[in-house]
Amino acid sequence: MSTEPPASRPAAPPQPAKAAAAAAAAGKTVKAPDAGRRSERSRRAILDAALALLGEVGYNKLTIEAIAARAGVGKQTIYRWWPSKAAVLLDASLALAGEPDAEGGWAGLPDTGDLAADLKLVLRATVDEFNDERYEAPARALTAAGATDPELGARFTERLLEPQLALYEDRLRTAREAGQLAPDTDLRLTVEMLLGPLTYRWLLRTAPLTHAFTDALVDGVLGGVAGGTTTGVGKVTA
Amino acid sequence: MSTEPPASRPAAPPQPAKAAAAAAAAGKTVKAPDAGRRSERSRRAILDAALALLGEVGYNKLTIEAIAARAGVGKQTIYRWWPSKAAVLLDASLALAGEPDAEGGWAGLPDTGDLAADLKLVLRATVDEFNDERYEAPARALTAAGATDPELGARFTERLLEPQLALYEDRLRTAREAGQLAPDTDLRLTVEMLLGPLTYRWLLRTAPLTHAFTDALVDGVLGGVAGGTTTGVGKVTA
DNA sequence: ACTCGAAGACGAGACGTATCGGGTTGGTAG
DNA sequence: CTACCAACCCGATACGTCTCGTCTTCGAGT
Repeated sequence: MSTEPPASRPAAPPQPAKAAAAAAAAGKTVKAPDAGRRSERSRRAILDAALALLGEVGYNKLTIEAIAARAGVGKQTIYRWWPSKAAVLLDASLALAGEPDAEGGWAGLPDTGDLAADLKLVLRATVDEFNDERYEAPARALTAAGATDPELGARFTERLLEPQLALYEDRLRTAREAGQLAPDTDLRLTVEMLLGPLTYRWLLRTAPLTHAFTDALVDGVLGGVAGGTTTGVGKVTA
Repeated sequence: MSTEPPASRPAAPPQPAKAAAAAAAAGKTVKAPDAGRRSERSRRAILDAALALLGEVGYNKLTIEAIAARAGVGKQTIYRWWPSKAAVLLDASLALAGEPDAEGGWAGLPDTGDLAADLKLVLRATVDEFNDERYEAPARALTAAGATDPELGARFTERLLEPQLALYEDRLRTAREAGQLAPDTDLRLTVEMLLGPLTYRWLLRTAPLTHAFTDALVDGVLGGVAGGTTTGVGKVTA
């Protein structure tokens, strides 16, 4: 992995991409590629090839060389712009999510005034997306990679996850202001109560993801599962 | 990362069920290692070395060769008994979880009669475990590997996860029978409502895992977040 | 004897880097 | 306006390294 620099350069030893931090620490400026000259065609070809190959061979067997070959680009063109296989997939997924795709470019969650119905609708759509082969492979790969690579995970969360969560929070805030949620409701917690179990079941495959599941989940989150003797918080619904 | 059996047919890899099936399909009889003669010392050494190295270099850079070297065994001794790096870690984690470890061998969740308090106690302990470096690396690695490799994920779920979930279900069943939960409560769903958000936040690092978080989570799950003008008992709206 | 274990040789394949020719761009001199 | 040139990205490929998973050899335990 760490190749020794041949030191053929008198004053400027070649810097590996990963050694950007080291080079910076050494006072050297890392030679950044000129994004203005970047080939959009190559970029798209790489992203498309990555997604296609991911679906064909799976994340583990996906190689940079295969992506380059499929995309008809040189390896260096990938290494120049992305630090890792996972980073390529992150951009590919961003392209997927960003594309206008039927139900794609969501500007916000539906708001009919009926919070439960709106949430069920959206979660049903999310389930369908999770069950869609087209999205499953990249989503699993990125989630798994992000779980073990904190830096990648941070970017994944920031660029893909948080925007989604924000939409939920917005809708929940509206509901809270309308008195449909307790005034002191923790919006972030509530969002995670909705998406957590969904993601849990999807990722760990403890049970199939169905609409019935998400419907029951919404009911459970909004209404709680406590029975007769309301234990602590007296927030019950009828 | 090697998750799929190499399609090379010459010398079939020994014992695992899938390899046996593949060999059977190819008309070959698999020479299964004699488990009776297996060296327990080597097995433990391999498991210990795997865990140690995982903590040192991380899952991605963990190699079979390094494990063998650290354990003082030959590579073949690993390949003979495990099909993949992840499988070794799964066994290592099972050894960890199975070991009597202070608070370890849980026979069941505490039952003081106060469901909320019991759950908070257990989830706090779970949070502490998630935040423990000793468990974090293997847990993340296995979860991530299981997410992309269905077969490994199935074994991971079956042997590590489900036993845990069963404990929660038992405790919730007791509560349901005591009338502390609605009679028609979906126990599995409830368990996932508790562990889903916890796992979600841990895996995706959307926010730090704290005791306050799990306390609020328990309250939210039991009481629900719906506010407003509701009367009557906590019953899920249909 | 028979098999497991330790050690390592081995070829395959992927990694990440370096470099070359080709093509495009942008600046400058005539 | 044209001609030239330097800089740069890009496709392609050679290169050395690393890890993989198998195979082979040799000893040791039963």
